[in-house]
Amino acid sequence: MEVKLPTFDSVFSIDCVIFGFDAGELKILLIERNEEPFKDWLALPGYIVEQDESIDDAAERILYELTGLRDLHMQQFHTFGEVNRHPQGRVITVAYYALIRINGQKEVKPVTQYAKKAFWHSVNDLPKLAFDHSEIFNTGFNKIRRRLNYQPIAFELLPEKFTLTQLQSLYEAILNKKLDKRNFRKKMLSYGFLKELDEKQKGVSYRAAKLYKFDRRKYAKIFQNEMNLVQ
Amino acid sequence: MEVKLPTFDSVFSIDCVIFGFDAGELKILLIERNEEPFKDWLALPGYIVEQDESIDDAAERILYELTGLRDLHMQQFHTFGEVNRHPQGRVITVAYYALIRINGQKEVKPVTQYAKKAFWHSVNDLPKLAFDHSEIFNTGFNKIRRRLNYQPIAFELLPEKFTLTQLQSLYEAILNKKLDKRNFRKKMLSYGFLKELDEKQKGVSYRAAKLYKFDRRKYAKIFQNEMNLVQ
DNA sequence: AATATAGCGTGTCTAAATTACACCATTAAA
DNA sequence: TTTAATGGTGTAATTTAGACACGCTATATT
Repeated sequence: MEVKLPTFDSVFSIDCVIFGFDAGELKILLIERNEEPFKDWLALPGYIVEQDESIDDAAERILYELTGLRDLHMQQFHTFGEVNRHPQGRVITVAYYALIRINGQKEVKPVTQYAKKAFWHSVNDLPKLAFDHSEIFNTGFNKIRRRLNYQPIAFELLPEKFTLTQLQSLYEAILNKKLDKRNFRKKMLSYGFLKELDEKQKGVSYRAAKLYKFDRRKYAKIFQNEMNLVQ
Repeated sequence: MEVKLPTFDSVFSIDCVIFGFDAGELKILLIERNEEPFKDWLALPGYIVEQDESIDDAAERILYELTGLRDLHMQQFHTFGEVNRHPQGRVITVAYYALIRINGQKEVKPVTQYAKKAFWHSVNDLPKLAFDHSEIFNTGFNKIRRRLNYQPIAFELLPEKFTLTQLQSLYEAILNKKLDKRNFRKKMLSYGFLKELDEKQKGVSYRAAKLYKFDRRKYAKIFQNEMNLVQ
């Protein structure tokens, strides 16, 4: 028997595509829904915008309530406004993305009852998601793939100190292709915004690699006139 | 005395930044408002989304009602959702842009009473616009400036047949800088998507230039794998 | 102590792309 | 026929991108 759900008028919602990088794999944050419609389905963390909050504020709040994550730097990337994207009524959703470091210790866990749980899932074998969330995810993934070329977003996914090999395997995960080690290093170092530290990797059973830091200040200086326009 | 306006709950709206190119100048389409708030102010063409239309459909309809223009290829570029961006209540607006040829003959003219008139205005000395429309315009202008580098959007602004000098001066208008003539031509022609016609410019009092066409089919072939990613 | 293992770190050559730069040719109008 | 305005063209120098392979070093194992 089909459940009859109430309907509602226009509402805005937010959906979040949160990328993390762990064990050489690119992941996104999903929730298991605890409400109709799509109860028990997997979905992007998302909910309804309140009357008295900006959409940027709403994105922060909603992500916190559904996953316990706070203070991410989220950016909107597209608004989805098909008439029938939500079965109960008109819902236009603004999609945001963020990239964060997954810390082994920090658990993701819903703060409200709206989600049963929150967890990381590899981007590679995603199941079908609730609503049009699969489409939202794809759009977001393409956005960051493109943005990787002209914005320093990769560093948000890595620990503060990282090796060049880690950086490269992250690029490979996002772009989904192999890169040449020597050329990759040459290029990254040539930008001049990586700071070589006096420290090395620890706890590996092979020659330890040098650690680097992303130097935000240098980056800003170098890329003030960033746009690589014609001529 | 201040007019007391009614308030309303959440609504979605659309605002359009429509670029045109005429007489060597980049222009956008503005309306003069005929309703409170901001009656008599200049604004971007924009209005409220209906319950039963997608936002893409709404953008088309609204632009038509306010300017008489139809069948443009509009693309959303950002959603503005500050709480107080509209004095009467919560309005979240999805901003769209389009680029079109301004045909001397084709007049722009509102179809509804919501706008007193519609007209083209140079992007260079825009007055302050209603609501946060100045900000919306700036965001949109930056978007197309960036998009010019990797999408063939310039050709939407030119007549079907154009000279290389016209193309160059359009680039210069959007990027707001001078380009080198020989290098510009070399580069544009090297892409291979410009079709040289057997025709020349007419009605000029100097040596007539060759006319070219943008060949959409060739472009599509060449730029299937367009992204210029790392390596 | 010797050896195996796994990933670290490095340089050169070639091809392609980008930039800087100046003058003669053509047309219409005066 | 002269003038005014824009059209159209090439080369050299520099920079950037891409292909490509091996010895080094830290640890673990025996």
